[in-house]
Amino acid sequence: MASSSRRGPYICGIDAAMDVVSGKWKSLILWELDTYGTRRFGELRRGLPGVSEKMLIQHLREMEEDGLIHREVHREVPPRVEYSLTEHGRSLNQALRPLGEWGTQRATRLAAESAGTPA
Amino acid sequence: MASSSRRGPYICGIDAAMDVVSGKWKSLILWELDTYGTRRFGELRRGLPGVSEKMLIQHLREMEEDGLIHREVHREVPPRVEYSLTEHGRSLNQALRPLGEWGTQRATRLAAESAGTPA
DNA sequence: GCCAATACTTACCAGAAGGTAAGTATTGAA
DNA sequence: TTCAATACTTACCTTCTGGTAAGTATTGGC
Repeated sequence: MASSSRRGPYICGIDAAMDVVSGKWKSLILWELDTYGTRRFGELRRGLPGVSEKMLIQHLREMEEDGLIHREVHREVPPRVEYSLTEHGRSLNQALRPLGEWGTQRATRLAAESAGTPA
Repeated sequence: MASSSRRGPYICGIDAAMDVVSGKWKSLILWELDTYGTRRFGELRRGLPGVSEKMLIQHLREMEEDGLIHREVHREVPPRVEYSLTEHGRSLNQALRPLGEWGTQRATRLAAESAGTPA
């Protein structure tokens, strides 16, 4: 999405926000960086069980291009690269909070329902 | 997604909310129904320029199954089917509002940037 | 008998998203 | 000389998402 079809003309604000946040791991990356402040590539990989290296950098690159995260390279051997949220990334996280709470309530409700109706 | 892989174990609230809202037209359907209260199938189709009939009912069915919308059939000829938001749908819309505002600001910023850097 | 209107339904297809696994580059330590 | 550690990079493949276009069902009007 990043360099290709994004930033297209948006129909509404949700549309514009989704363009930036859609991607299997992006909201989790946002959450990780918000929680830890700064994380190395390998730390993120270990923090997101199941993510492939390919998708992880692809998402990180897109989010950097979208101004959500900052990438800092320390020229050492072995290399060290640190990722952190920009101001835009932090504000996006704030904007996602109510949605996250809604989702948590939904998950709670689903759990209660499936507890009431066991398989 | 609806009857198949959804309602899976969620990693976080965002995850659970995204599961319900991801789909090319879902947030727009939410918006239409929130704006008009009640809409017929054909009205929704005309209100979402570019949507295919297949995706429209597919999304409507999934959202109904997820408890976001209510479907009411009037047994007439030609048939009349009316869709509206449930309480859950309305609360989801509320939860999406900050994200929509964030997206609107982002779109505004992008427009300003591209105006400052013309092709 | 045929067509119009409405709300779907189906089969088929293209493109996007994401996974797997192997390879690259650098340099200090063993 | 070979290996370890880190952060990617690449080729290839599978799965998912969404689009196109045609078909179905019902009944009143012409």
